[in-house]
Amino acid sequence: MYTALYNHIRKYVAFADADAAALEPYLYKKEVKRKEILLKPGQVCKDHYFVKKGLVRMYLMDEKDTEKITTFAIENWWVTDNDSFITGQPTEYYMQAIEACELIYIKAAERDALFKTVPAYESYTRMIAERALVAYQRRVNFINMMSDEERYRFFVESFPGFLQRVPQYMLASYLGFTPQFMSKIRAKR
Amino acid sequence: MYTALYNHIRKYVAFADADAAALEPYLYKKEVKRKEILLKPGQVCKDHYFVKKGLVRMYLMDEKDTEKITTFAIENWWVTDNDSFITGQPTEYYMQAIEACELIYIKAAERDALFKTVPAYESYTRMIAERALVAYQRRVNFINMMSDEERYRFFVESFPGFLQRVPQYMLASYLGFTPQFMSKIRAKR
DNA sequence: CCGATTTCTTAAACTGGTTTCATTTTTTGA
DNA sequence: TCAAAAAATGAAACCAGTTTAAGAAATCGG
Repeated sequence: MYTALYNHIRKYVAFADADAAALEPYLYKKEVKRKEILLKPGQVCKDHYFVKKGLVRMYLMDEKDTEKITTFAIENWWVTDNDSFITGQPTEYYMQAIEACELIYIKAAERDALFKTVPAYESYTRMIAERALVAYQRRVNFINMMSDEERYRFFVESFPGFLQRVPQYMLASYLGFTPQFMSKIRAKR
Repeated sequence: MYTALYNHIRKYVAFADADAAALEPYLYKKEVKRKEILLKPGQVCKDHYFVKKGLVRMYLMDEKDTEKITTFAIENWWVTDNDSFITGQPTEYYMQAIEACELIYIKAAERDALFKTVPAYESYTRMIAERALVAYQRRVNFINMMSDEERYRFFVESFPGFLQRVPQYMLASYLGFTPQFMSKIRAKR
């Protein structure tokens, strides 16, 4: 049932069947439909989701009611509002399934007990956090070093399959510009 | 000698004197002068630095030889090129002391042994990584939601003391605009 | 399979921030 | 303490990306 997650964990740490058995009571499942909302502003983000199947996004609404997408999560990625999940403060984010999803998740309230019971899981969590940190660092680099147009072309070349899964206007939002500007760029070549 | 670090660790995890004794063989000290370079592109970032005293920045050079500052680290912050430190790939960053610094650091090569010897230190490292993640998330939020001018005013109001420690052009670089634009804004009010 | 909704495109006027170049002010270290 | 270097300012021309508004194309769900 949770083998997708166990396989992922085993890429990072030694994880015996006994560890899996100890972990299982802390794991939960959720299936969501296309467009279903998993979190909205004002709520506390109590779960950390592992995407077994599907595609999730997180976004903010700005003062002009425009969506600003900050995160996409596909298969084998973890997604949460780290801020709310860790501090317990209410979130400012929406989290929504773009495609129908199968999710595995753990609960914030049970995290300390889980780490105590399965230390290998804490090592894994540390490594996942560090890997997310590297991703954020690369992203700030990316924003600093490239113009909007360069970022678009780089993204499309680096992740060609991704464009098939999200509408263009969402990619525009994620990359930080308008759909109109994206059309302008695309018309060029 | 390392009490500043121990005090910081104790804000996050239970950390007995025995833990401190076990940790100490893995800790190193470094004193650097104002403007001294700690890391430059092409090198592998082998250390994770804790700023006991002073102020460090990380920056990139763009194709026009302009500095793009990505990180400032002050007292009680950890700083490293996470990407290079974790993957062992050569860095693209410069790391430089803005003020004379007293640093404490650990070595990438000894990290696994350290985590094994002092598990509480791994928990602490996880929490530090998660906290850095929250900082990055807030920063992407910040970039998404505010114009350059708004970001400047927000930053100056939120961290008034910081302006005394870094030249304005460095803050401009960190916030993603030119010194000229900063002068323009400042002249307004 | 078709009407409703969502997504994509085009175009013109506009603006926030850059570039270039020159000058002034401040800081530094010998 | 003073010359040299570093940092800050100013102004004008410019440009990358936005805004507004409208129509066309694609997709979805009943």
